[in-house]
Amino acid sequence: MSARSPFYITTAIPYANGAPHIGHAYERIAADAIARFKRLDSFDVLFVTGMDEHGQKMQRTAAREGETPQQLADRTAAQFAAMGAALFAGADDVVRTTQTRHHAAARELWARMAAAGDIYLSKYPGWYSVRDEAFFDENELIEGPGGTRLAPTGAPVEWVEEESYYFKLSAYRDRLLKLYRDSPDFVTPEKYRNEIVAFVERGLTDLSISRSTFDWGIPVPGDARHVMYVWVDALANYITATGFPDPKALRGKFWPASAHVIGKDITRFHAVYWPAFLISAKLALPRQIVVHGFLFNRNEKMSKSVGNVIDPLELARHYGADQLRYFLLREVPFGQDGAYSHEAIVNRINADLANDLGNLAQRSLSMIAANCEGKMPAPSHFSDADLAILDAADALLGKARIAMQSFALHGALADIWHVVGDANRYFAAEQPWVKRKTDFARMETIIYVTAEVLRKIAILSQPFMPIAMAKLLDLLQIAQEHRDFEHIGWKGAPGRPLPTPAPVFPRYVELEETVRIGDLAEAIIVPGVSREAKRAD
RNA sequence: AGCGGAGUAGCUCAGGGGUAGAGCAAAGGUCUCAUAAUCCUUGUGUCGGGGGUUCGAGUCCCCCCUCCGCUACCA
Repeated sequence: MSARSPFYITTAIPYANGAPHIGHAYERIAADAIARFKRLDSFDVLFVTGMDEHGQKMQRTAAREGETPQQLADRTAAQFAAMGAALFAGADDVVRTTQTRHHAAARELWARMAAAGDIYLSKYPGWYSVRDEAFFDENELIEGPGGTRLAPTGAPVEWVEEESYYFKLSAYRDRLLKLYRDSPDFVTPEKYRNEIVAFVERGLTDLSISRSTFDWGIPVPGDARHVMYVWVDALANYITATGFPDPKALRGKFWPASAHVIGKDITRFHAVYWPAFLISAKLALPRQIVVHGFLFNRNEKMSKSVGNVIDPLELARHYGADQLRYFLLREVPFGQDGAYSHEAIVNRINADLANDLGNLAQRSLSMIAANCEGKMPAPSHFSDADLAILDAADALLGKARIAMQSFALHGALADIWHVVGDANRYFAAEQPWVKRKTDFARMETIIYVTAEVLRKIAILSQPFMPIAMAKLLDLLQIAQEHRDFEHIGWKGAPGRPLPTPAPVFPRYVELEETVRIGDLAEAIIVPGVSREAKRAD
């Protein structure tokens, strides 16, 4: 028996400056689905997220809220933890940049880059506001009276040069280009790889990596006047999680990471700065930077009928966590931008989940309850139609692996749901409710085949909808140890007793009341799903 | 401006020389095992515009139009 291969996947680390939004939820769900898929596929998985809790904005926001930066960080970290729990996308570890272990890792990374001769002290020029005690970008400035430049706060700014440590990024142009050449999928999708290559080809300038105008950060080794600027600090959290720099850390085997899942806005930091830092520090490079797009709410009707539910927790509560996960992962081609709307979510819930999969399970399992004494029937002779649908289901694991290999989560779901459609056609064509009266053994075979297809579909869909698929597998009485991909070819034991089936995915029913109420809180608290569930009792 | 994507059925998109496709939405019908579900049937596409190569072009070449992305210190 060979040891299971390690697979280390991360999300980006959100800035602890504000509450989670749907973009955070999307990234967490996607990374969680990939992690779950790999885990079910016998990989030794480490799934890590984190919090970026340093920086001037943290200090400012905390001051405005009348709390310390650490209190603000704690508060925000709790919100993200709640989000992870609500989405069933909790990570194995959350690396917070204020943690001691992270300070140790970041300082060691810095020390190694310095030892490599890649860090030097120079001046960082910029527009500085004395009143705000802050630097501002050229494009952040506003025009004041007489054409003078002002900070966004209206404070006057002056051109000053701040002492700063620099990283010799300019020296890494060719090594980075070689990386992109040797590992063409280091940055994926290709669109973002091309942008990065073009960017690096234009040439790189050195990178300012410390600040001395604020102190909420990790002190620079050997120069406590400076704290690390965001780049080294935040990116280092990925190696912190593996126990770096302890050479005997149990998680050491997880570095280099298999995949850093990030939003398209921070591609450069992960695809350019991060590998350059690692090369400098003589550490192994992550296997892939996986870039996803943004989500936009393209439909104002959403707020009309449901309330303005853009808080991911409210979305999960309203539609169901699994339903939200399915929608986001199925509707948006992973890597591209996507749109979400109430109509689109309801459509996916009702068409794909309730009508196609949920109803297929309910109608077939109901026949077992009604006609087979609640026990899984045994098949007799398999017809060509039986074998065709079983083959289609058996082919899914291979297809899903291929899709997931290129992070086409939507593609994996599309493949699976194609078989869901086939299974519905199969069931309708074979008419087990007619065979019940004419050929009972044939009916038993049809139901057995359908249940087998459902089992395979449920196993493969677990990464995307963990709770609902667990329910379905419970209905099929598949033991926990038989739910991973290794056992997808395992045939459930005929004759096993099954519980009375209950719908796995209720239909989403629009409530007239929600539209009329107009009060957001009321609309969210009385969602259609719970009413539908009550009605089903 | 430079570089790079994209423009195909109402919507989202697939197809990269040989009689225009899928899913959803819409309309009609069937069945009754099932969650007012399933299943069957149905469509007008100037395939962004124009020109060219070819027996034949969403598919290759040229020009144009429109939209989008990237062109460094934003966490």
